[in-house]
Amino acid sequence: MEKYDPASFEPVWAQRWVDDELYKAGPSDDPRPRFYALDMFPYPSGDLHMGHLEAFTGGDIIPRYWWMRGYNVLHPIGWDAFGLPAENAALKRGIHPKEWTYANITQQESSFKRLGISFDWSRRVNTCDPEYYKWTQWLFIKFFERGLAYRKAAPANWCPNDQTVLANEQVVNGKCERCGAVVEKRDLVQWFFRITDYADRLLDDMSLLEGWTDRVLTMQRNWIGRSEGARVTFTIAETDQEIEVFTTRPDTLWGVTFFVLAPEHPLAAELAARAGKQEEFREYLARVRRTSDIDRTAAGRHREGLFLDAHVTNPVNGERVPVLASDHVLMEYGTGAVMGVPAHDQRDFEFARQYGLPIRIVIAPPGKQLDPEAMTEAWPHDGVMMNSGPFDGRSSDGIIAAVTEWLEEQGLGKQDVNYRLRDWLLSRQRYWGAPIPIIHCPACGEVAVPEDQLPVLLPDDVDFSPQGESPLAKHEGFMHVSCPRCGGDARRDADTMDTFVDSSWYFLRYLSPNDGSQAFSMPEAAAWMPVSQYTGGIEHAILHLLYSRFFTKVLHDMDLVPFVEPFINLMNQGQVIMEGAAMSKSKGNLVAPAEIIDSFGADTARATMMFAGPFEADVDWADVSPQGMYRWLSRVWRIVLTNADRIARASGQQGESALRKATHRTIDGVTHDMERFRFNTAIAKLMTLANEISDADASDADIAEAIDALLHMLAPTAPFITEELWHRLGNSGSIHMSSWPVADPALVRQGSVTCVVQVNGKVRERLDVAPSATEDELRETALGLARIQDLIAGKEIARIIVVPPKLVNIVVR
RNA sequence: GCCCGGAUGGCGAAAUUGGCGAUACGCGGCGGACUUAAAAUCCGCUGUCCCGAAAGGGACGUACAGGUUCGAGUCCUGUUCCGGGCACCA
Repeated sequence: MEKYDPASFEPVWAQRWVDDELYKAGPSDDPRPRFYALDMFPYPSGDLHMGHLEAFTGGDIIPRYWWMRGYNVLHPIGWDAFGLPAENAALKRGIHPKEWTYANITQQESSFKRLGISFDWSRRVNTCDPEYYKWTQWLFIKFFERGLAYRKAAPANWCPNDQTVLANEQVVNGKCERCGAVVEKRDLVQWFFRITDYADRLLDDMSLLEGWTDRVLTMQRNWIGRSEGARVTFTIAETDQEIEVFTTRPDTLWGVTFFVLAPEHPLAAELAARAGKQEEFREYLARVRRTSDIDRTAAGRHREGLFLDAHVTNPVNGERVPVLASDHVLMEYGTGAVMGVPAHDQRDFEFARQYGLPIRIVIAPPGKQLDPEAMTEAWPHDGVMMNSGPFDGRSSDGIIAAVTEWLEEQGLGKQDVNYRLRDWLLSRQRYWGAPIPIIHCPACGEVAVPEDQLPVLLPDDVDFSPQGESPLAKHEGFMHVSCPRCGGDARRDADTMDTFVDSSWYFLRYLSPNDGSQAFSMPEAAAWMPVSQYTGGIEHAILHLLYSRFFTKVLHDMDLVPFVEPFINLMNQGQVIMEGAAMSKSKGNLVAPAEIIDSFGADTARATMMFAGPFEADVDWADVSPQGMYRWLSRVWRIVLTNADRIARASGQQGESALRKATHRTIDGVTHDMERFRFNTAIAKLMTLANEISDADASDADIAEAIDALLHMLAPTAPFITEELWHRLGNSGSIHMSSWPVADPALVRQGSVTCVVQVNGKVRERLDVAPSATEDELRETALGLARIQDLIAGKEIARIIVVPPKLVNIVVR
């Protein structure tokens, strides 16, 4: 018999599928039900790596399964092709980022084809193509027109290594998530998207995300960081200026003994000046600003405060308390001002001790007396309120709402909500991105580039070596433009967009990728969206997924899409680990998918990854065995070909042989596994079926049925060997467009008709019973068994539990 | 500190809603068959302890300690450890 030699047929099928456009989605008005399978599109940083193999194989099995279930499947691919690595790589090699990017895209494309991923190649998009980023720019303008894109001066996260600003989401522990450099603060005028306007909806609509894991939902919830409380108005005693604070503990308002402003708060400088402390304040502020965010937010660090020689009046009791500036108060959160309640907030407690500020107890712990002098930590819990005017003597448990209501009645404050989420900083001082389509006119201000002048093309001839400002700024031909509104001399915006803007809507572009007249077709979007199943890495749990959700909501508000969430079902593959670290080129622990393909073929590479463990779990490369999988696929090859003659002469369908029961039980189980993405157990069940086929003493027809089912169920995971064998068995067409097998429920049930008989919970006997056996029958049969009679002899039967048809448990004393 | 996950053989991992002997399937290991030999392939064994020459039987066993239940890997309480998110966010 011919040996299993994947190299001899895999490339042939790969090419054939592409030539035949086998996986081209049908039109959206096709009568079949639709299934939109989406993979997070790759960044073309080089060839595909192990992580891609894992992610895209899982992401391929799903659409292949639904094709076989008779669906009209859309499974597109594209490239997230703008971004910094292209510039860095280009600088290193002295070639243009465009050249590097497209070369990598070509490489990845051919690797995808070699792996047999079932993409609809006719829909591919590259975010760096002008045909694509024209519409990214168009969307920016729509956001701008709605007031959702705006420019402001703000202390921005600056990566000194990459020479650009970063969004909050791209700063991890004070470091650049890309290169690891410690991020600095720089005051810059930057473009922002007003994502904070959508904070509540991003939170509330999480209830629609049925197919997301708790893990990702929690991460998003934490990131948005909603907290409820009250906004209360204090007054600067010396100047009568009003100043608001946000607090989650309005019940402790009577315990305020000091007041803190962020050093960057304009009022801080003002009060310092008033007190004649300009010089001291300037030095203080300079020192604070030099401190990196990591240091400034490190828990337990020394806080640096400065008395401003002013006081505020506490609205609830008229008391005057001192005002300080301190670097632990953040300008960007709440109002940039905080009331100090040292008795009931640990941070305030530590600060008060540090600066000798008084402590006043307003909530007494039950059955305990607090002594402000002797306290070693704050009491943040409930107790009995005291020194609290109208609330004296009441339990603080659940009192916050009542206090807030009282504040509102008195006109002193109101209920308020704050978020940790900040607006999305989207401008980047780098070259390889979509230019921001805004023209700065001395007379008209910020003017959007008119739609008919889009795209604003990214020029090729730019010196993009990082110099701390946008490379485009030095390109006079690009920068110089006349104002679309007044015709006067104006300048283009020199920044490019964060690449997460590009990826926040690509799933819509796939639906009408070649439409030159609009970003996406509304009817196509209405038909295909939301995405049926989204597959990708958990590293995007916040960034990409939050941004895409935000974009979708904005598009919904613009009446461009009828849905509010883009991805209802999300599947996150695990990472591929080697020697304790994620495989990566920089760590030098790389095993390239190509190595496995060369040695064992694409099917082995795919199936190995899927069998290694649950799709969501990390895979340690040390634990996987391509050899083992290759051995099994070879076994399938032999089983099928040695039975080819029997299959050819098989006719008729008969009875209830053991093999038929096994076949149908497997169909039932694997179908179930497919729907739950349990690819590892699906393969295990197919292995079991293969074992049963080779052990079976069955009729030709039963063998034929079992092998047919095996090949079909293996097809999504190992598309090449199944296609090859299917054709060798004399079939025409593609197995991948044939039908998924259907289990006969009667045969499935036949599989498990063993009834166990327990005595005191321990299995003592087993019975073969009819699936329809009744409780009474089972009890009688069980009690009649000799062994059971021995075991219960002389004992009192306390109870008999019968679960037909599976179990009888006799409880004796 | 707060919030989410998780812990099962030598290893990766299985076990619808509590209900078949826990550890399927594979890897690794051991033994055997075939072969001049090797590779490949095929067959058998492979949680711990105890009784038995064997067939077979018994006890224990899903991180730890309890609990609920006729019955717990699965539910509840507490603890330990591991992974992840947030963290001076007022």
